[in-house]
Amino acid sequence: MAGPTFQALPGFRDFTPRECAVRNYLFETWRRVARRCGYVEYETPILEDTNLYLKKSGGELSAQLFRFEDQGGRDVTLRPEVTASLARIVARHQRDFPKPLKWFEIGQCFRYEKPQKGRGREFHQFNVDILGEPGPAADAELISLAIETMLSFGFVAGDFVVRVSDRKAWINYANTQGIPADRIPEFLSIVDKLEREKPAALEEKLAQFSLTPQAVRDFIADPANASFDYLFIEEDLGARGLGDFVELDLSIVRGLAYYTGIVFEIFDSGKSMRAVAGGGRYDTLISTMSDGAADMPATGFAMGDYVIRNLIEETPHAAMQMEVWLQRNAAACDVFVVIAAAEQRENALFLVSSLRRAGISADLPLGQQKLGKQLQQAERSGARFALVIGAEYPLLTLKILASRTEETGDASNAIDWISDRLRHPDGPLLA
RNA sequence: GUGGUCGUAGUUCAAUGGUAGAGCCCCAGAUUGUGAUUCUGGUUGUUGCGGGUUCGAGUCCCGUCGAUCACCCCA
Repeated sequence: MAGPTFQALPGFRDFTPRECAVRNYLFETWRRVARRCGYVEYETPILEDTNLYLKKSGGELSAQLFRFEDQGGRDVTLRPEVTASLARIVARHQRDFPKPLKWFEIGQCFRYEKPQKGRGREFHQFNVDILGEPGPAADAELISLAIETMLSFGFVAGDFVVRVSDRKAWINYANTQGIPADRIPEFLSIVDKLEREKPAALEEKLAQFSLTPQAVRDFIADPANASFDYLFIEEDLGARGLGDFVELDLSIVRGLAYYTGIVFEIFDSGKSMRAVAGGGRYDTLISTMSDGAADMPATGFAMGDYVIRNLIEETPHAAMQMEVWLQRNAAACDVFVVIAAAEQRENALFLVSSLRRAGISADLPLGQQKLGKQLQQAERSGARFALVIGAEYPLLTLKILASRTEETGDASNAIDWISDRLRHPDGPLLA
């Protein structure tokens, strides 16, 4: 090939069949768990009016937007998140639904950041929200879904932990320390960076509020500072049998200004990676985004595909579970038809067509190949069965590829026969 | 945006400054109706790109692009 060779843009990925199957594993697990817990799926556009994001956050975030002018002169942005779109759609349509809303979306988002481990410029996110319910029962319900999701990926106690905090506890603390209300966001932002800031700078910043790093750390370390909502959640999740997965961690504040209450993050137990998921309560965002047209309390979280995948691959039992799923779900077909005698090709075509129409995934070789090659092709396709059609037609041989055994049957009832065999696992063999 | 490390075949990697190689993968055959193993043969490179030093650069120097890791940030 002459000229430059093309590759995916920095931070973007090609999904080969294997990569795509892994992605589908994540998506299907997310979707299954959400539905199981009573959430419904919605979807919003991938491209939005840039103002939607500037209004919500503003500031430096605009530097990380995939932003451009479309051919109609509109200032548009590839979505960096879905919460803003959710706020819009909810503000507009919320009267059509009984409360609370339990909604989820699986979608691709874009952020112009430097790619590194656990982060690309494009990623998929599982977004789950409960809207219209102000009490901590909603937060507990949401956190339980986050935990159930982890369990569905095969993680067990000891693999991960949900660290829960409450901004209300911090706001109370700020009040008792005499911090003026309009400076609380600034204060929370300092708390958020407590362990990342240089000691000298940290001390200086806290001094503005007549506080010391030690005083703040003491507050974090004291379980007595847990809020009422946190205690409620702890009890609620305990009753669900999920108490072991949650712990109080007041050091979690999260960077975003719009969180108003409970906030939480999921970490791998070794805390060797960035957060697997994070979220919290944002009771004023819907109102802000809709200029007061709709005012709904809300709580939600998001889980990205990068970190959860890394964690699955580094956790043997979770990785094993994914491999099993991939073997069952990523095969090119279930039945590979092998043509042992070239003159049987027409019968084979009819057979393949019938199988397919009956809902059975079937494939066949396109050229004339030797038997050995065809069987090899069958094996590589990942199919469970190779159906051999040869001179004995209408007698067919069904080879169970994994066990290298076989059985015979008649072409006239091939559909029923094979459907039946597909329904049952390859148990003890008759062969 | 800042910094560290690294760029050689599809891939994993070799090549004291002196003629660019191997394994794997892929394709075909040995095997005329059975998947393995083995054997044989075959395809592929402006050594990321551009300069510089040198008689001579994959190798040394500078730039650039890309990958990766960390910082920043993390909606």
